[in-house]
Amino acid sequence: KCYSVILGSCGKNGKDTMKVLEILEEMQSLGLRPNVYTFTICIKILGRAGKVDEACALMRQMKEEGCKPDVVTFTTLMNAFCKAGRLDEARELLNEMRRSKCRPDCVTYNTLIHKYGHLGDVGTVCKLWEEMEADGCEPDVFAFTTLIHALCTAGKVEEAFGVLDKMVKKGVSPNLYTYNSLIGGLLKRKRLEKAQNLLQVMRVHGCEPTSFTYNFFFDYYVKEAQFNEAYQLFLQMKRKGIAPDVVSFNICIEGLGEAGKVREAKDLFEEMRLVGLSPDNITYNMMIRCYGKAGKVDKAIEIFLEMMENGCNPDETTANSLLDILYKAGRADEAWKMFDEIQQMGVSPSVVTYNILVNGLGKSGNIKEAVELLDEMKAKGCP
RNA sequence: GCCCGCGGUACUUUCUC
Repeated sequence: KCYSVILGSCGKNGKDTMKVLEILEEMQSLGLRPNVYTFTICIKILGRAGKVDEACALMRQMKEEGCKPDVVTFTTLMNAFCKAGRLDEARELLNEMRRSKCRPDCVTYNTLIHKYGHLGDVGTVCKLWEEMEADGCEPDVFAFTTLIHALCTAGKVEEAFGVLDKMVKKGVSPNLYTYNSLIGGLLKRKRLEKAQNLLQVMRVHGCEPTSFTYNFFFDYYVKEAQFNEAYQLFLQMKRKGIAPDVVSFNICIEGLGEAGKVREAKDLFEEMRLVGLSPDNITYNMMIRCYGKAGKVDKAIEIFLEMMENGCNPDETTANSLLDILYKAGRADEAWKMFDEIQQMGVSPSVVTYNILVNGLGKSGNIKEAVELLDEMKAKGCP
C-alpha cells in the first residue's frame, strides 16, 4: 500500500517512467506482493508515457502472478490503447472483459466514447452510449460531458444541447467542462451570440469561466481576424481577475501570424514573458511558422535556436516546420541536414515529414529520389 | 455483516497535402 502511494506520486512527476518497473521489481525482491492497485498505477504511468506495449506486458505479468485485473485495470489499459490510437486493441479489451465476466462500467464506456468522439465518429459514439445504458450504467457528469463534447466536435451543437436537457432532467448538473464544451461547439459553428449567452448562464449556475473558457473566444476572434475584439476580451478577463495563460497567448500569436501580422505576433511573444509566462513548444513552433510564412527564414531559425537555449525540446512539429520552410525557400541542403539532426534528437519522422520531403523532391524534379524515400518510409513502417 | 482509506474516464492553441 505504501509502495502504491510512492508509485502514484512517482508517476505524477512524469519523469523516469521506466523507474516504475524497477520499483516494482524491488518490491518483489523484498517479498512484497504487489496488489491490483499497484499494478494498475504502473499500467497507468506506462500508458501515459506512451509505453503501451510495456503496459500490456505488465498486465500479462500480473495475470501470471495470480493477480486478477479488475474493471479499473482494464479501463486503464484501454485508455492507454485509445491514447495511442490503437482502437482495435481497445475494443478487444472490451470483449475480453465481457468474456471474463468483468463488467465494464461507466468509466470504461466513457474512455471509448471519448476516443471515438475525437475521431468524429458519432455513429459509434451513439452505439456505445446505448450499450452503456443497456449494461445498466447510469451516466454521470463525465459521461454526459463526453457525449456533449463528441457531438460538438462533429458540429452537432443542437444535439449537444438536447443532451444537456436530458442530463438536467436526470438530475445531473452540468459543470465547467460541460459548459466549456458547449461554448467550443457553438463557436466552432460561429454562433457567437449564443456562446456569449451561455457564458452568462454558466456564471448564474455558479460555474466561473476559466482561461479555458475564454480561450475558445480568443480562438474564434483571431480566426475571424477580429483582433480588436480579442483585445477587448483580454481586458475583460483582466477586469474579472482571470489571467490569460500560455494557451491564450498561443492562440493570439497564431492568429496574428496567420494574418501576416508578424510584428504584432512578435510583440505578443515578448509580452507573454513580461507577464511571467514561459513560451512552450507550441509557442515556439508558431513563431517559427509565422516567420516562415513571411519568408523570414533566418528569423525562423533564430527562434529555433532560442527555443533550445530556453530548454524547450524541439518536437516533430518543430522539425517538420523547419524542413518545410527550408525546402520552400530552396535551401534543400540545409533541409537535409536538418532531417539527419532531427533523428539524432530522438524525434522520429512521421508521414508529415515524408510528405514535405516527397513534395519538395517532386517539385524540384527529383522523382527518383522521391520514390526511394517513399520506399524507405514503407520499410520503416512509418506512423 | 457494515463502515472507511489507495488505482481508471471529460474542456482550449501549432506542422505537409
